[in-house]
Amino acid sequence: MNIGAAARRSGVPAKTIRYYESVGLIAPAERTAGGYRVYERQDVETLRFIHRARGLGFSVAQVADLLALWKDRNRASADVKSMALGQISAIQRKIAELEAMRNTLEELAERCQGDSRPECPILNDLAEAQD
Amino acid sequence: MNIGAAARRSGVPAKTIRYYESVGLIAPAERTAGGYRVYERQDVETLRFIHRARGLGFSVAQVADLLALWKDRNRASADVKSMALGQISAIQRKIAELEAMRNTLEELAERCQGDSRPECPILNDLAEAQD
DNA sequence: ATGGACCTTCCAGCAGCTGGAAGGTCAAGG
DNA sequence: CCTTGACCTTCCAGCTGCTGGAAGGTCCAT
Repeated sequence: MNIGAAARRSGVPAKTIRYYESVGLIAPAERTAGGYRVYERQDVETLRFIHRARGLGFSVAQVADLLALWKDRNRASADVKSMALGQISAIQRKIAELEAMRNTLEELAERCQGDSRPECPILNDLAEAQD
Repeated sequence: MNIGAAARRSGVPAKTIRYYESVGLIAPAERTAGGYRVYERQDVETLRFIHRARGLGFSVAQVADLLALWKDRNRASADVKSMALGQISAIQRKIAELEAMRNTLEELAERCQGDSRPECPILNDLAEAQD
């Protein structure tokens, strides 16, 4: 299977597959006589795994760790679980940060008339607020 | 006032101030005979404004727009409000995305024993889930 | 005069791709 | 047999928003 087919089947764009190879996340693919990369069903599985893990917000480096655990038949599930829990709290922190931003913006927006006049508490507050 | 003092007073690191100048977010500063950048109280205000706006998640390009509105005495507050509302929905979308990730991870983590045995639904699901 | 704190420019790198140029390969159709 | 077009290759550049570091200049106090 060519890289394009692997891309379609895994959901990972061809360019991204090459990128993952270049940074060592996946092993270099075999090549045909003409230099085309060749992928097996197994490789598509791996790419799908990567795709899912990235979609859950794991960094490429973390995905590398997850892949290693995945391929280690003797791993302890505790290792995997602790990565998941760590990721949950990282996400939670980001959510809290975004919620704080949103709340501030909502307060500002509420106090702004939003008409054709220039008076605008949003800009005033941005200018004057003490951090 | 030197760049270091402006940095301390505005909360924006000196390197970042130079960066903002280089990308045109702020006007090039005046220079002393020796080539040092000089800042006035007014510039610190602007930097503080930028700092706040960045902290609310606006991109540098959006901050440029906000600065233009801020400096335009005839702006319509509606323009500012619509930027704020747009930013609120962008943030809301990101929050929703992160919450979806977190929920998925929580489900996965709950089903994983997290002991020394290798059985782990997290990895199984990452491998097999249909997108 | 010297030391140290400050400043200057420039280049490189972080994450994680993504776009594009220039060119090679391959299978099908005429 | 040759051409066409889809596909592939590598390499370089750019996106966002800084940040680190090197090499060197300035300023002020002692």
